[in-house]
Amino acid sequence: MRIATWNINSIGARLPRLLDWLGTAEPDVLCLQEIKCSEADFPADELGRLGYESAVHGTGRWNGVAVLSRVGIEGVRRGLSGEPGFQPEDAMIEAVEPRAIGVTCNGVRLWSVYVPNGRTVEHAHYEYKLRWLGALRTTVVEELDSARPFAVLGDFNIAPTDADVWDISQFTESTHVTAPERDALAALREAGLRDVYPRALKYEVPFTYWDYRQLCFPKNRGMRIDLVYADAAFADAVTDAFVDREARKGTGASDHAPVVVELG
DNA sequence: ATGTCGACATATTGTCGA
Repeated sequence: MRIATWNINSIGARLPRLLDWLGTAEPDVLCLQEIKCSEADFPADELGRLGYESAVHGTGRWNGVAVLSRVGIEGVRRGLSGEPGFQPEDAMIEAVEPRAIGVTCNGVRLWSVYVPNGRTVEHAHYEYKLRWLGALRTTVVEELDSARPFAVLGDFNIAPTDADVWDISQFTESTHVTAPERDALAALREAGLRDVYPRALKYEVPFTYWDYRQLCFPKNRGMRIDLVYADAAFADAVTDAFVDREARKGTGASDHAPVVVELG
């Protein structure tokens, strides 16, 4: 069983490349993030013609997650237990955003997640990110069940170690590398999950994200922030894992590359 | 040069988010 995760940065803008990638990579399950569309606008029919069912949690302009599967989808859950919302400065109330969807595909329990970015360590979005990660841990603890393999896949917006960014000296005042963010990952590991570390295919570190700006991809100024956090049953079944950096090449690419995991 | 993208309202350019 082949399971992948990909921050697609708008499924509308990326649909031709997504259809092409599905045809060549042939994942059984694909977790998507930043679909940037509502469930009503999701291209379920075109994906269905390739044999994929869809489960979608999206509202429109920002965020949005989904799972595609050609091995069935059941037990769909939209949102985390106790999931916090975000309140922009000009808004009257905080709103819960579409950032997590849970599904069961062929007996494997999966969550596709898009962790809040955090923006800057001083920003309210950073506190939101940490609270959101707390709700993710709560949900993981609730759902962990030794009877079925389990994994959380997606854009965590956290580099687990200093080696997971292209130059740590460039991140002294930045989010994505702070101790509280990494503590949240450690809490997931303490709950029983492991970081499934992929092969890079090129260069040493398997970066998954390169900013569109400043020629970051050609210079390999990347970050490993798209992660597969799996329980023992899932992790022990992994026979291969890699970052498909080919999908980051050329015009019309997402700024993230897919992570592909093979289960034996 | 925050140098690239994507979505969308304020709409053929500006704004926000990443």
